[in-house]
Amino acid sequence: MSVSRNPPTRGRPKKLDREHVLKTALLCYWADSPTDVPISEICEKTGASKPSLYREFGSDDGLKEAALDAYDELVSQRRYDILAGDQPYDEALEALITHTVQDRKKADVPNGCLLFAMRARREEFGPLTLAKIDQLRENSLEQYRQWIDRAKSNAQFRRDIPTDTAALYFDAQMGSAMRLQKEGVSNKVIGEILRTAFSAFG
Amino acid sequence: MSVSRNPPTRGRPKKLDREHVLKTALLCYWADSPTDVPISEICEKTGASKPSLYREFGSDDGLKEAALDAYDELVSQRRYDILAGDQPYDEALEALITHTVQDRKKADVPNGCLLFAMRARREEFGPLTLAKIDQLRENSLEQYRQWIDRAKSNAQFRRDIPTDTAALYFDAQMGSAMRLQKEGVSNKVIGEILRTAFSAFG
DNA sequence: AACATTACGTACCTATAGTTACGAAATTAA
DNA sequence: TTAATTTCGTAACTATAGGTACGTAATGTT
Repeated sequence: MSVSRNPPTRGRPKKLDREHVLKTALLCYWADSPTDVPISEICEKTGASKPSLYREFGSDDGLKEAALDAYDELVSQRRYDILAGDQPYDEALEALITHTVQDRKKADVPNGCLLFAMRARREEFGPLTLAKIDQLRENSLEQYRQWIDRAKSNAQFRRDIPTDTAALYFDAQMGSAMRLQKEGVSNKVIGEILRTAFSAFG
Repeated sequence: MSVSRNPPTRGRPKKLDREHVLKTALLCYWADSPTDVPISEICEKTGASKPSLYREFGSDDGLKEAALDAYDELVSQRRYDILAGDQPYDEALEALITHTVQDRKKADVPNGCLLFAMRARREEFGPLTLAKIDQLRENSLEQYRQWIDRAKSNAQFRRDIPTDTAALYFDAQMGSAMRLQKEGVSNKVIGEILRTAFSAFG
């Protein structure tokens, strides 16, 4: 169960599996609520001791930061592929919606979005997590902006709408969709809502 | 400072000013975050003792429930007037947007919306507050539904969109607007976003 | 074999926040 | 004046959760 490491160093070999802890933490935060999962719960679920987690992540804040980062790596690649790809705007939009309202049970991941859930609770996090939240949020806005600008230059998107505003709009709609999903609204209805929202650009 | 009450009863006169406590609590929850304001803070700001608050509201949960109820009474009347009034759909929509993005500093109230903030933190409340959140949310959806249905019957709203979905859409857009406002986005941009979102129905 | 090094985990510490026990105070009724 | 009633508020209690001191275990190096 010890973690792979080369070259093997001296001292007692490390038992804590960082990736396993991160994945467990991220799933707890995601499925439940990021501010309602005590470190002790992560410890129980992974079999790690509290001091081990503190050695690895420094603090609760550090663990949340690392977990959010791991979440992003796990989840945002698909969105990036869609937004950075070279398919036409309409197709990308449809792919985005389809991806957003995909059945989470089939993919075996929780409903909602950890990043949006954390943004809604900004005040409750430490500086590291806060910085990570802001960074990922900015990444996401920037991806929308570049996508929109490319669509504009291909005459596939209305030029009378400022890119910044449109990016905020996309972000806000996706946030609403994730919240509705978490509240239990069906993906079918969420899809209709998203299509309605983006029809405003058509 | 004692509270008005007739007829005067026996026993030590009540000192605790329920309305003052509720207004203070509601403003703290609203301006800050509803889950980050300890009872002790409400006590300090109002000069009441903790046992007094517990006698009056039973528990933290009870206080939050009462504060949310007071918030709704304070805030939702205007929206109700707009939605239940008899002006045409377009005018009502415009009034709704204007009201939503009004300058909060002028009205001397915090940014954002307490009900949406609480909905985003559902898991963190007790049963009383939870029930109140759900009730007010349902009230709000019902107001949208009736408004939309009237607009439909007056041929001012597309009949091909289910009323339930449209109501969810209104609610979601207003939620986004309140969150953006809380995040510091200008009311001007928020107004543009709302107008864009609702242009989908035009 | 003895030492240096690194990681482990039990058992604590501390702060916070919700909650309450209980005796004192302020009023009306008898 | 005394009793009955109602509320007051100090000073606790309790549970939770973040965080750590410290002795032990497991490895490589000499």
